[in-house]
Amino acid sequence: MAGRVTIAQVAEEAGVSAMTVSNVVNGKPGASEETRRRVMEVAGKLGYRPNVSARNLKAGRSGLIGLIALDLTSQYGLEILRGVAHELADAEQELLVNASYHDAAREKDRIEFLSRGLVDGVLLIAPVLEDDTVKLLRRQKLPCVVIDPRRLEVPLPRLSVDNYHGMRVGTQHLIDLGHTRIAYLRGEEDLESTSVRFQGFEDAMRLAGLQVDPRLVDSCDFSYACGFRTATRLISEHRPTAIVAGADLMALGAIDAARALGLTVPADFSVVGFDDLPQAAQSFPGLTTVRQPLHDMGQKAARALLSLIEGQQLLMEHMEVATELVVRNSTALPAAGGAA
Amino acid sequence: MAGRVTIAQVAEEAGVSAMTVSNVVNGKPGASEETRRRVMEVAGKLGYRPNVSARNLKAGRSGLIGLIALDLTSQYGLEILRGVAHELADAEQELLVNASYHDAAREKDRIEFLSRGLVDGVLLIAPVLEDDTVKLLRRQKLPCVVIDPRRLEVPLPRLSVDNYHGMRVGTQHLIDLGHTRIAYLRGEEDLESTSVRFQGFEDAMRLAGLQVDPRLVDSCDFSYACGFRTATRLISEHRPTAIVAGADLMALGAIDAARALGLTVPADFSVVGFDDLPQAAQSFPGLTTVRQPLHDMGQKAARALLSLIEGQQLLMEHMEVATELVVRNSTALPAAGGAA
DNA sequence: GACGCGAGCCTTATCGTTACAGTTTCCATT
DNA sequence: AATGGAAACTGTAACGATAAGGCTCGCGTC
Repeated sequence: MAGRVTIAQVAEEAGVSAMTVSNVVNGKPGASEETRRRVMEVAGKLGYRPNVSARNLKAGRSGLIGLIALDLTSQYGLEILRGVAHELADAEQELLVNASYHDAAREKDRIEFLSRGLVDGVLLIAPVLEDDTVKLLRRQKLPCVVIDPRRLEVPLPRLSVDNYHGMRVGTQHLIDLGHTRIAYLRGEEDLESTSVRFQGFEDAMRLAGLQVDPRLVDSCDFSYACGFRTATRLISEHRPTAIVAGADLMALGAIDAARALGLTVPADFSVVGFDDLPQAAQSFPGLTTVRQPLHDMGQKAARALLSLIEGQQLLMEHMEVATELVVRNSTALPAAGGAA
Repeated sequence: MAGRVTIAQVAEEAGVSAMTVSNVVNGKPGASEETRRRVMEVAGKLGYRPNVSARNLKAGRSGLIGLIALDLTSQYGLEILRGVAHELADAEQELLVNASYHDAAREKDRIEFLSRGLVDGVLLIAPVLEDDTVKLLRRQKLPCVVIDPRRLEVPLPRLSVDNYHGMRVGTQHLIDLGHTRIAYLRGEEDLESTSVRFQGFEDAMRLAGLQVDPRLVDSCDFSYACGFRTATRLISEHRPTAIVAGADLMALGAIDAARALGLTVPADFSVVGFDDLPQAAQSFPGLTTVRQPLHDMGQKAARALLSLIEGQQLLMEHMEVATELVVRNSTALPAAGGAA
């Protein structure tokens, strides 16, 4: 603790009671101009800052929000974090960052710790969330909002993107260009979004009268490396003319995989991603992708959490935000004779 | 505040004093096995969690570390953050994340706020740090470590990378390949590291008997976009055969700039970066770059901060970590006839 | 001149936890 | 049986800030 100066010291030095100092510092009525001036002067001279722990103890609030992400590596989580931070800045709430490192026990541990009055609420990004953990959350009555949840038995306030339509539109874009042999890269299997996105892909294909070839579908962990590896296999074994990936990093991996196999993107091979991470715009060629408004989502989730903390009811337990197709240069008409 | 259950309630329910509950919960001696069992049982049943604010108030410590970054967008800061988080996990300290958004006033504000006993220490990543702010820091006696500082009048405990040798080695790599017309992209001008890196570049050139052409040197704000723009100008106006950038993002921009001008990297044009961000390995071609061990730096800085908080003296006020050249595929022998 | 009133300030109690200094219990010694 | 002493447990007083209520003036009013 840095601020050694207490309210009592200021009070003594200024020749008033601690209560008066408190009132002055907090701008409450009940002090003359003269006293006000003197107290402020002394407070300034001594470098007094009210102690946050003491204040929180009294107020029963910490002014802190806990954010728990799966890890601290993903641009995805970082973009959301930015949105959250942006919203919190005006609310005078601070942000406590935590990672579960994909470990359910650690996640529960973190929530347990945070709920000791350390935070006023938690924001979970694509968490593991075992039933046990959810129970703990409810029991502690800790305000909480989940972004992009796993499949939950017990409902929690949650925010997700319109994965279904997003992926339908993304797929349709390839269909409109004339692609028929389209491969699909699923994300992590226990996320709700992974199956919903795939559903969007399937429906788009079906409604266009196209077959989904199960050999052209595979799963990945959202990483560039796995995207590269899996796309390499899919392309060399089954020759699709395009691929849709459930996440940008996998899509970027797929682009480089195609390129490493001697294909030119988009002339010989088209790629569609999902997320619109900053890298998507900065890759070469620019990645055509379904945009998740991550920053916006962070803001929305934070706002919802703040109102929960204020004790308000949420209008909707499940919030959904819209996606948007961003067409760049990784998609084009299929090559005349099929891939390579 | 979520945890409604207090130590007094547990004490009453278990038929002991609050003190005993405290001792049991904290694993201190002075309680029989029998009492221990009973207290733990009651605590579990009621869902008791010790209140952190109260504990901190007593202890005069918050268990929180504040991290202040320039913004929340950079992979650079994120990598350091990861290292910090990694180190802090074992130290039972939580991480409070803040951004100054490149604004000196806001930075000072944040530090002022954090030093109200909210945090036990702060970690500053490439901060603005006006003299005023430094004074505030010292006055509050707030333990603090700075990573990659601006030029400081008053010394603060700081950690930086061996920018000088890193850049000398990176430049030497191009010289060894046979390049002589090498352009240089400086980073943000008020960072200490920007001039030190440039010094490394200059010395490497001079010692190899090469001229540094001032028309081949320009500055940027570390971004991909500015790297792209500036490299486009430098290449088209002055035809260097290679470029060294003071940061990876600028280097990636330079690669794409060269490519957009019809050059093949590395056959026609070589690029060397500085940082070794994750993107460097995932770009195509892989970026040859000078690696800063960011994760490591985060850990080291956190460790130093922790010992400052423990009241220990630092062995060195200025810590420096080594860099390492990572050769990938963005560098090669210069094309026979010079660029394009 | 007595009374009421309100501005200005102070005292007390409290938030939940824990350090410190007891007090009680009970067993081992002599 | 008396004594010593450790182990087990409790009461009190903080940590620093603040809400609620109380006291003390000085002024206006009748």
